[in-house]
Amino acid sequence: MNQEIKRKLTRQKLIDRGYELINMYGYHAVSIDLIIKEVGLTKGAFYYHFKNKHQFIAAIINERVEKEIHSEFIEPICKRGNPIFILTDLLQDKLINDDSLNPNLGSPIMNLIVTLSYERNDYQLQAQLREVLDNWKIAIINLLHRGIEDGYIARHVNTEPVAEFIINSLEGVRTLKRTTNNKALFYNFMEQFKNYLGTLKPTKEEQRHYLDAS
Amino acid sequence: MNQEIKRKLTRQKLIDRGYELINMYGYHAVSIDLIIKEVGLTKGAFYYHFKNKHQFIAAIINERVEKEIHSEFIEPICKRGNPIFILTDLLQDKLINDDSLNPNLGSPIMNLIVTLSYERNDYQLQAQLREVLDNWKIAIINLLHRGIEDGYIARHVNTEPVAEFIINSLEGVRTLKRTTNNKALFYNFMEQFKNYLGTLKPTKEEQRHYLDAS
DNA sequence: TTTAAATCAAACTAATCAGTATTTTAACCG
DNA sequence: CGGTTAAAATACTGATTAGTTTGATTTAAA
Repeated sequence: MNQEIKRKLTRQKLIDRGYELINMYGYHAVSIDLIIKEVGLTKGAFYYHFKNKHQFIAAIINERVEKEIHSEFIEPICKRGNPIFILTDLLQDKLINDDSLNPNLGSPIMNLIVTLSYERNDYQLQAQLREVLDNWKIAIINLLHRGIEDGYIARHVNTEPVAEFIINSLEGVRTLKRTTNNKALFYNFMEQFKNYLGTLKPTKEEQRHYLDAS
Repeated sequence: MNQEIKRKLTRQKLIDRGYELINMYGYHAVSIDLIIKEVGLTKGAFYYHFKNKHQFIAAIINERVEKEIHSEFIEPICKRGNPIFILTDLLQDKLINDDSLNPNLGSPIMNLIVTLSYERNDYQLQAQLREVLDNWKIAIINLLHRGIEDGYIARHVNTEPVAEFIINSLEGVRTLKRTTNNKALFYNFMEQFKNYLGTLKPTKEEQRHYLDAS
């Protein structure tokens, strides 16, 4: 096999399995020894690809977490349409229908925020996670702005706080799901989430105004 | 000093400082050596009071976390009045005015959920945390039921999902606050939280009906 | 074909971990 | 006072940790 391909494959195996394990047990509970044992490699391989554990987790955030958030939560809302339907459909998919999002592992971002923060005065990893969250937030803000343009969302809506609130509550329920197998937690969440999104609708008057203009 | 008082004091010192440290760095990042160093004790003292680290954290949940949730979030809402005002006032206090709730340490419950779960097939600690959360939920449900009786909350409101949603979003924003010093995160949260609580209000019709009856 | 670099293996280090065994100190009671 | 016991100190264990060193192949380029 081509050397470059082989190198990238080895590196990817370490990142993928490391990400899974850290998501399950948390950063400090997962040793490098465990990761290399699981992928059938040795210390030499690990420390050839990564300077240390800190840089390893930085790579995981950059190369896995960011892409996962992008494909799971950003890409699906980068379209036109009624933001209220787009958002409820997405969460319905992720929380109720889809099993690809393992419901008992909580939220990868939350898991990292909690197990990494305040570690060795290191704010770099925190900042990386904040950046992923901010990109997500911006995508929701843009969705809402398109929704305002198209008359689905009231003009007075403060888009940034709304975007933050959506992320807060979603990441909150995913994390709390770790304590229970009760699927009702997600069903109940969807119910209230829809109620909340209802507050973003334009008034009857505003809707009429929009229809007149178009 | 009385012997029994001294014993309880030592035990309490270990629990208090241990709780603080685990809240800051997480369960696995805090060693027993660190805790005893911080409180000026030795291994002998620690293992006299606690059988092992697992039982130590169980004691922390039972004796500190539960009491903290009770005094901070349950006791203040065990009263009559408009639940919408009671809840917004409480969160305004905890998130904006009060500094006793260290805003950069996130939520103690979330911190424990994430750093403890999936540990040694041990579901006991998870169950303990779930119990604390359930007690909190019940307190909110009761508050809402009193609010329905008194005409502050619409009769059709599904109290359990609402209570869960309040906890989800609050614990979510507290945890995400760990990534940033930006106080706006809490301000924005309060804004949207009030909007959400607005969905619980009775309709004009319902209100009139209540006033007629009383 | 030679040479240097890339990729990994294996064995190691020093530090740290949870937990134990033993001893010392201090408080209490007669 | 002296003896008893509870509370804590001390010194240790074996396992595990992140990280290092050294060396063996393999590959790509000259």
